Amino acid sequence: MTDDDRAGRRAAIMAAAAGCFAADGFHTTSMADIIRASGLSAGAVYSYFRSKEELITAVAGLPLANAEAVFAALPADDAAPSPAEAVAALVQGVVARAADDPALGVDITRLAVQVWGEALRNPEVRGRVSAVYRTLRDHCTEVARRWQAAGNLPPEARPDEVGAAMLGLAQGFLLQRLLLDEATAEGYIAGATAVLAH
Amino acid sequence: MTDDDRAGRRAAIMAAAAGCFAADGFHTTSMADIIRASGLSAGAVYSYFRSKEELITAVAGLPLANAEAVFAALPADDAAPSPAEAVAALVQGVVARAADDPALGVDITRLAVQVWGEALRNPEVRGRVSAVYRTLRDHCTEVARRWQAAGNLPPEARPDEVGAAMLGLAQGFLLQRLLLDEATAEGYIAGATAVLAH
DNA sequence: CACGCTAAAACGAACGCTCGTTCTTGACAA
DNA sequence: TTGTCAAGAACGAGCGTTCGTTTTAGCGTG
Repeated sequence: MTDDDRAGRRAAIMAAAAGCFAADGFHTTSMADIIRASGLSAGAVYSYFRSKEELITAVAGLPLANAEAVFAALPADDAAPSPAEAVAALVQGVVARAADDPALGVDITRLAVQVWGEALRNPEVRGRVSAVYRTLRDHCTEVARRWQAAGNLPPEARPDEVGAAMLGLAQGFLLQRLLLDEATAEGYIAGATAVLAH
Repeated sequence: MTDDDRAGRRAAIMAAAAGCFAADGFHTTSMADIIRASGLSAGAVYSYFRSKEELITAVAGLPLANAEAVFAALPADDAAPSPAEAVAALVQGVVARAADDPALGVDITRLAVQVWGEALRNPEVRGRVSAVYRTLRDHCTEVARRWQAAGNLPPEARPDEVGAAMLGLAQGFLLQRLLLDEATAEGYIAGATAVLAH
């Protein structure tokens, strides 16, 4: 079995687990659920992941990596989007990733919410979440900084604080889309834009 | 035993459970944990709550009721606070409730995050969460409506959409305070205000 | 006041079941 | 034949829950 084969199988197990975790949370899905979803046997799964906790940690990384990709695309090259445009891009990024990722077959935003809860009790997950979220905020901060440099933000405003608010708007949309059925990207973007427009 | 005694004991069990749930999530705290924390016996706890699920449902209501109280105080009488002032009040409300409630001894915002995760898998919790969050958003919408009526918001802006963004800002702060240690209320309020100021 | 009775409340050992994990077995490829 | 990997039965631990027993509190009676 080649390394690629092994990596592919590992990814398939993670995808199966991600589906279970997104539907039922980390601690109510049983290993039997994951084993069934993966189509493999217990022994096979346990030869790729030493324990359920290792699987949780690995799967928890998926929405974090995804978010990092969306946010990293924000301050593209030397463009200077407005905060409103940036938040719009983030919200659309959330929606795009929420449509079940074909490589994963999961609404990864549901997984993100489970990761938030897990971060409150699992120090390893907590550490990775705060590291990633700090960089997400920094990407937003960079947008605010450029916007300020272009003279569109009062000089006394602090870009890092504006960045935190932008991140908050994106996180709030992720949540509202999942918990308030009628929350739409367009409406939220319009509201955020009205609120961000000067 | 009077009805008040029974209600008090029930509340004490809920407080003990809330502490466990806030620290470890709903599904990794065992009934044994809750029983130990309550200082009662298994039989006593089960005479107040038929099952663990009933206890989860009851405790999940605590942060919802709390949030409703904070948001209901927003559009006080016929005052017309700006969206920025309203968000500042919400953020301060989050912080105030986060300091361990003396009647409960719990950071109720941690519980809120667990409730978000539970809402994704438990239809009863989900229903109550979306009902409550709709009213929270409506309170924000009312603030936006009054602000618009006072001529401070462009006439083409839709108050409900602005309300959703305000709610999102509050939710984002709740999350960042828990997951990004250095998130402060003052900084977030300043950022949100810069973003909301016209 | 003392006593014994009763109902309510709490107790906690015990139960059946499901969990996460291991390990023996067998099948297949080289 | 030998080495590799998946299969899935089996295991002990720990789960949520029950239920027979003990404790407590209050009342009526002598």
